[in-house]
Amino acid sequence: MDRASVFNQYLRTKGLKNTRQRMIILETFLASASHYSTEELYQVLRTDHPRIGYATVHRTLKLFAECGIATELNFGDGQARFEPLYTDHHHDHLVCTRCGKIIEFIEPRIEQLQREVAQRYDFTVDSHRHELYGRCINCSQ
Amino acid sequence: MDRASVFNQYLRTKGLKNTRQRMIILETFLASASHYSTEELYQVLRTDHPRIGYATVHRTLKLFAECGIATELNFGDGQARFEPLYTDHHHDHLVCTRCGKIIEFIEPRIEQLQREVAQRYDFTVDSHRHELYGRCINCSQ
DNA sequence: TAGCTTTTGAAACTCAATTTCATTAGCGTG
DNA sequence: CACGCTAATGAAATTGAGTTTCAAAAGCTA
Ligand SMILES: [Mn+2]
Ligand SMILES: [Mn+2]
Ligand SMILES: [Zn+2]
Ligand SMILES: [Zn+2]
Repeated sequence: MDRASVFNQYLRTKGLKNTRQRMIILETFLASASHYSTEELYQVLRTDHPRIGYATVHRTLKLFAECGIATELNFGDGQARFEPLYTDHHHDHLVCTRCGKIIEFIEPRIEQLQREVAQRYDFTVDSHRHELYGRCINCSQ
Repeated sequence: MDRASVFNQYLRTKGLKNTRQRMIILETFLASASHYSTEELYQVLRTDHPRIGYATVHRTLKLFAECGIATELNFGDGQARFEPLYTDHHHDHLVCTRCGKIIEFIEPRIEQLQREVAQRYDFTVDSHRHELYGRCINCSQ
């Protein structure tokens, strides 16, 4: 089931409505570069849909995270960011603090060690955050 | 050299002043439970030192981070938190999303794999964030 | 102590996030 | 296809952590 279907399913089961704005935001979000903040997605939408309000974009992104088709990220720049979620392709991030570039990485051995650490403290993990901050190859001269 | 000395040294070399407020905040910060937010530390201080302002607490915590005797943490609850930094004892965190308990962990194998990942992308790491969110043993029933 | 510089604390301001509320739009029913 | 209920929308207002401002106070050096 693709992400659009998951979202529509979620709306139906929650008694929420399938609106024109939500469909446009969903489409644009899935088509856009990832790791967009609410403000950035709002600006992209404004070009073709200037009547869609900021509050609606914000509320809809929250809905995406709620129904599991997006993840909310926070790279410490004071703005939440969102990316489409691929449940079968979990990844973490390298964040360049100079140019803002975001590199995604997958390292199953780290994921495995995380599980070991959690067990060590009888801790039940729901989610995790793992980010490396520094300079990308272009920004380290 | 202990943390108080590092801080005093830092003040001197930067031409900053050794004030009564800064000394009280330092002492209280080092003696307190770790992972306090600015607001929490401010409240603790208010008991014995009601004249010290919030802005001063905030500015002083920033100074601690600047001179390397504290780290600023962010666990996604919208409030920055600070902890005394032990340069020779880096650790990461398990955060219970129910009771707020924070468990510290050290896993050198994860630190090593992080370095490998960074190399893979020619990325120069300055810092990292690694937190596992979920339920502590008391909160998983 | 004088003279200069930094600090302090209350209040104002910033800015992303969130809420409010009057109006508009879905959607199930007849 | 109306009708009527409920949820959604969007502009504006509010929140709250963080930051800045500024006049008065305090630290430092000579
Ligand atoms: Mn990503
Ligand atoms: Mn810690
Ligand atoms: Zn870069
Ligand atoms: Zn707990």
